[in-house]
Amino acid sequence: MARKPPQAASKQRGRKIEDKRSVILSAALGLFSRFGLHGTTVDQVAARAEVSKSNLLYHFANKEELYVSVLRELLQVWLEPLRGFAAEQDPRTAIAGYIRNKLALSRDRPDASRLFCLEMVQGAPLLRDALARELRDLVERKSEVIRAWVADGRLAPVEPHHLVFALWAVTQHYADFAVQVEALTGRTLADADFFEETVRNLQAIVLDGIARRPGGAA
Amino acid sequence: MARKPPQAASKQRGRKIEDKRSVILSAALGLFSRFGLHGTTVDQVAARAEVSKSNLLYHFANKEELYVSVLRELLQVWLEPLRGFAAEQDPRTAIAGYIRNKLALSRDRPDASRLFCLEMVQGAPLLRDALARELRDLVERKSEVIRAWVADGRLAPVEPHHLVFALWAVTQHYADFAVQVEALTGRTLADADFFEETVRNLQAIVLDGIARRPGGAA
DNA sequence: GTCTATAGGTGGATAGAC
DNA sequence: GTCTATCCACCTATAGAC
Repeated sequence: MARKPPQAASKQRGRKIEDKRSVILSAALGLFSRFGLHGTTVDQVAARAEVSKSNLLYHFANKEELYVSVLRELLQVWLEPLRGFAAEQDPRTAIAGYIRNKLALSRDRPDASRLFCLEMVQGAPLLRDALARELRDLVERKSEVIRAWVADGRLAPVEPHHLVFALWAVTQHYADFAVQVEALTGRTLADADFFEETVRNLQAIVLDGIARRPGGAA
Repeated sequence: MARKPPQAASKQRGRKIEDKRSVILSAALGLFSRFGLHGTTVDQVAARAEVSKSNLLYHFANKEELYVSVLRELLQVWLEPLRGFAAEQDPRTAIAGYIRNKLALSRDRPDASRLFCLEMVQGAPLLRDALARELRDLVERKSEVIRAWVADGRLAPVEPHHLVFALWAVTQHYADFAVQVEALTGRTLADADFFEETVRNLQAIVLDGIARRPGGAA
């Protein structure tokens, strides 16, 4: 699996091949994220990457290997923002920053978010192993950080997993359900005002909650 | 479009046909939600519904009509819980109840949530119109309710759209990303303890927020 | 209304020249 | 490494008997 074409002798040649592979990968991401694995044809990917179908199949043994290659890159992008959490930080700052970073990702790489979502909804047959290992380890380490914050009384008593899920869910929503967001608000994250409004609202909801007593602290 | 097979004269016969249609629809929902429109074959749906392929194609003119029929039913299920919101209610109770209802739906009808998600992620080519009409109207009406709560000082100043998105996102996450939730927690909403834990945590996060000052009110 | 058989089209993958 | 031509499996949809 994941066979690479035989490496050429010179570095320049290897470079060119990597360039072509990455052009194909990014064309594939765009299409897979919109139409899914089965809704996309190798022909379409080749056309978008401006290579012939048989040339594409020279660089990637078959369609599924191409798909898995795209997913592999994705997982890294996906995990990145969470790595930031550290117990020394002020939790309020850390979480506010996380929401902003993740929303920026939803704005700048919606394709990545959508493909990840598609794969997950369909049971992640090709990501199960990665989930069980890398993701699980990372989330466990960050859960410890959250538990420490709670123990210090700097955070309300919350199960770390549910907080992580909530943070993921509310931020990805703007990428994965962008069509719905736009249908209902008429705006997208590309609109700088809307982006800031979204950041503020999500930070306020998660950090301070929405319930108020009439006559209480506004 | 949406041609129904010629209605038979007797009521009993019409009843039988509706039964068969609904068996096919529910088989289709299960498969479409897992493998998508293009990842599912008519043969598979027919096998699961225990009818022959050509018989299925007697009741539904073609694969896409079947798919759209499934989606149409879905949208109603989807919209239901939101209808509950009314300005007379106590917002805290209304929102806590909404979270519980929506999570129960994620537990009991994960297929519906997943197919809706799949369709949305892929740009909802077949739901765009419905979104622009029904959903938009409903959300606008409920946004007014939320604005009234804010004006009364019973809710923190929040943009209604973002609150609605956040409520949707955090609750559906447990259906759409169930694989991930299970990989990370080892549990599912079918586990009654986990269900209650999830309800409590999400209600606490959204209603009261998670930020605390050390030494402040726990 | 339900079946069997099959037409007709699509798309993944390979062969083999250059 | 890249191309053209082609094979072959799969799948939707229809034809036509019962």
